[in-house]
Amino acid sequence: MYTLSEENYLKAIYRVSQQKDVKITPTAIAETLGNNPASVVDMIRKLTEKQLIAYDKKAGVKLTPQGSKDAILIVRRHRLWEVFLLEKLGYHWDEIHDIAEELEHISDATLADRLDKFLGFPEYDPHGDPIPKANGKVPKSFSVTLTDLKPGTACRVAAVRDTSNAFLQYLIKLDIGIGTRIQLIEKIPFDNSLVISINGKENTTVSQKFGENILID
Amino acid sequence: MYTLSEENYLKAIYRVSQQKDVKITPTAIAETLGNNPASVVDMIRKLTEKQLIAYDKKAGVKLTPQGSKDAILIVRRHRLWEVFLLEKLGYHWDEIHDIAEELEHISDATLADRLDKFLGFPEYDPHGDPIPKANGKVPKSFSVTLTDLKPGTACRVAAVRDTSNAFLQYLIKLDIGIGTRIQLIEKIPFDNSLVISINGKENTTVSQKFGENILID
DNA sequence: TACAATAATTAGTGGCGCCTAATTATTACA
DNA sequence: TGTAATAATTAGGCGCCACTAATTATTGTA
Repeated sequence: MYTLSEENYLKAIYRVSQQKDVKITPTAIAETLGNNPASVVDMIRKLTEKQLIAYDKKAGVKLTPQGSKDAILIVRRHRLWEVFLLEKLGYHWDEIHDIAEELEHISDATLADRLDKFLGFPEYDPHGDPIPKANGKVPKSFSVTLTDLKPGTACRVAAVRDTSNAFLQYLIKLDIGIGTRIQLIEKIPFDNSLVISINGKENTTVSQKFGENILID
Repeated sequence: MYTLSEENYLKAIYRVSQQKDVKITPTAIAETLGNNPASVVDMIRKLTEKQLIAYDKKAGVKLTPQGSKDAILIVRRHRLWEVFLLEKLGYHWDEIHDIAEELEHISDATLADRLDKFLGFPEYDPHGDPIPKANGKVPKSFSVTLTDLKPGTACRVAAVRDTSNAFLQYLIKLDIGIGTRIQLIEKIPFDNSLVISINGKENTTVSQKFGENILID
């Protein structure tokens, strides 16, 4: 099917296009993949030839229907493997991403669907990201963050935006996971810090950046 | 750790060294991997520099202790994934090899051991090949073939030597799997064909080549 | 032993996917 | 609008791992 690199580009473009409603530039892709814009330009040419993306200097990079379909399949595989690693092999939250990054490239025609069935057709991965269905449909993803909450109200953690180890390990330390209940006690006007109560326990203060990375239900 | 190619060479050298007690030449490795002897010579240099193999023109290629350890780990991963694919995802005998060929290269430090535990520490893979233990010990492998059997005696299929799809699909057709009971009725002197009874059913004739690829208990 | 067949090796090449450095295009702002 | 900063692109190169073709070593056998 595709080379490892091609798949990583497709996925990166898909992810960037999901996150924000902005134009996808070579530089943005390079930053996501941690490589050089010059390399990205090469790959843009290659993927354009293969009709997986369209590139217009004004509009930026866009996935074609085929590219979108293929990118979604890669994301599907990634997220299914994450569920497998956590639920079946007992890995922790912060350990699964990198392994899934390798597993997602295994391209057998029926593997994803078999894995999906084996796992009981999960809708969300361990970070709360929606797992695309076999038909390409993607369950709704969460977009409201902790910073959007009104002081005094409560919510349930539905997903995390940042999936870096640094963030996930901080969450483990704070005893926050998907499903954890959080009440916003107050916002500190000075720097938008948030005073929260986790699962009804004593108050904790977290930064605005932290709050923006917690997606709620 | 290693590149994909390096791992494939290590595994190929290990497999050749297990099969026969002959000198491992560049040509033999090239045949196993289906590539060119000239490419093999390049890789022999590379793996020698990394101290994973030693190459002597007289003695052929030998794995060093480190190379052997690493090769065994790759084989361990391959065979564990085969068990997973068959038992958990419902694949058939003849479908799992190629997928395991990809899965075996995923190199997380604890993945193989977690998978091993999840599968209940199996000793043999679906083809009857021994699965190396976490400590590098390899359960005994089978070496007696159907052609070694005396006419009139019976045996149990313990493993298969050839794992090609052609052979495995033939076995499925004949309703032979690991554990199947076979009785040798007679050997045809002309071409060493074997007349056998599978699971006590009516007699079937198979070739010498066939018999050499059935390992028995 | 000599010679033909086979094996091993070297030399040179090409694709892939990355890089740096240099150049060109675009954008933002004084 | 002109210019400085930033982004995009081109040019050239590199490592990896294949390949083919040519050459050298090693065999087996007459």
